[in-house]
This record gives sequence, structure tokens and C-alpha cells, in this order.
Amino acid sequence: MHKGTLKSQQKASQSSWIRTSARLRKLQPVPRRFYDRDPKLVAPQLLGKILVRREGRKLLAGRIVEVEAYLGQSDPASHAFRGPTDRNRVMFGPPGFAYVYFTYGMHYCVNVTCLKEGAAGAVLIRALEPLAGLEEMALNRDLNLALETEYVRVLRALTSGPARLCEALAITRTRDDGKDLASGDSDLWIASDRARVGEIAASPRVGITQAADWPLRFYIVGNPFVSGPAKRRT
DNA sequence: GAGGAGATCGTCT
DNA sequence: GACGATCTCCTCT
Repeated sequence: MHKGTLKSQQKASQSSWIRTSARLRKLQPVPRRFYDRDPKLVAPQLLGKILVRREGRKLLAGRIVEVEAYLGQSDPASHAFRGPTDRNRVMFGPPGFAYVYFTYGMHYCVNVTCLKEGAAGAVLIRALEPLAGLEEMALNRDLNLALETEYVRVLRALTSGPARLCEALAITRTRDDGKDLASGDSDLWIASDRARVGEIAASPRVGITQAADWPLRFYIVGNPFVSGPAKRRT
């Protein structure tokens, strides 16, 4: 996508969301039964849903544009492959909850749990298209959205990656691991505005060494907020 | 634009 | 003690 096009489209999208942010507060969370299925089915249908963070009176929100499915104890790449531990305990609980883990000594990543209690599927949220609370997200990421010349680059860097989006939405293990994402009473939840999603593609998951060729990464084709180099985004 | 290396610490073996 | 569901910066082409 042309940089100018991205900028104008995003600004239009953002302003329309600011006008309708009251509507966001009224959106129903995606119900728990949605997650009570095979992560392979949940993952592509999670695209287009909205991850919402409440920070006091402010709402930070982004549309999910890239995910990965992890199949639990049948998946060598899953943290749950070797059974329950202190770290992955949430994955073995009921569906629709946040599994937040810490990796590479400095990053958090967030999953939503799938399948009934005892089975450990999850979907990793890899990228968001920012919709509301962009200034707060930039602040959380220690980035500056005010620089006109840097706007497009900074905008894309806000939430295009699993650790980036966690930083933007201030998601940490201490604060959010085990949080109910299917409840509007939570300060972190997933909502649906029934927006149309474009073409969806599947590819191998990123950054893993086991089951590295399983096509369990799903993303919206052509969306500029999908993570990774341009050749991986389309 | 592509590729490589360093950062940094929780988790697991 | 080794590794990792990552990101950023720097160098090279």
C-alpha cells in the first residue's frame, strides 16, 4: 500500500472511531462459546475482532489482523506441549482467558485460550490495526506520533508484532495473565463490531523451530499492520 | 531493503 | 546452563 494512502486511510479510520467510541463501550464481548473450539477454527475467525483495553476512562483498541493457532499437547511448538506448569497453567483452564507469557528477557505476548478446561489450545495475537487511543499507545511504546514526517513509520510500529501490541496496550503477565477476555467487566476484552474482513491467508508460524511448517498463522491479506517484512505481509 | 547480532531474564531440563 | 511464539539497531549491498 502506498504510504500516503495508508496515512489518509488510517486517519479517516481513526477519526471515525473517535466519533463512535461511545459505541465501542456498548459492543458486546465475543462470547465464551466462540473460544470453546479447535484453535485452528478460532484463529481465522478472530481476525477482524477488536482487542480493547480500558485505562481509567480511556479506551485503547485495535482490530486483530494477524494471529497464530497453538494446538496444546498435540503441538510441539506450543508452551503446553509438555503439560501444565506454573507458567502455562491458564492454557489448561477454561476458554476465553488471557495467557500472557514473558520471552527473550524483555517481551510479553498475549494469547486467548481455547477449548474446554483440561485441553490447552490457544491463539496468539500477533498484530493489531490501531483504532482508538493511539496517543496513549505511542506513549506506552515510547514513540512520537506527533512528528508528521515519521507518522506512517511510527503508526505501523505501534502494534505490528506480538510484543509491540502488548507494550502498546500495557499488557503484562502480572497484570493480565488469567484475565477474562469474554467479559465486558474486564479491563481487557475482545469485542466484535461485525466488520467485514477481507481475504484471509494462512502461512507457517513465525519464530519457531518445532512444527515450523504447519500453516497455523492467519492474517488479513494486504493489511499494512501485519507484522514482519513487507514480503511476509501480503 | 535485507541480514545479522545483541539485549536480557524467566522457564525448563 | 541453555534456550526462547521478539525487537531494535547497525552494517552491508
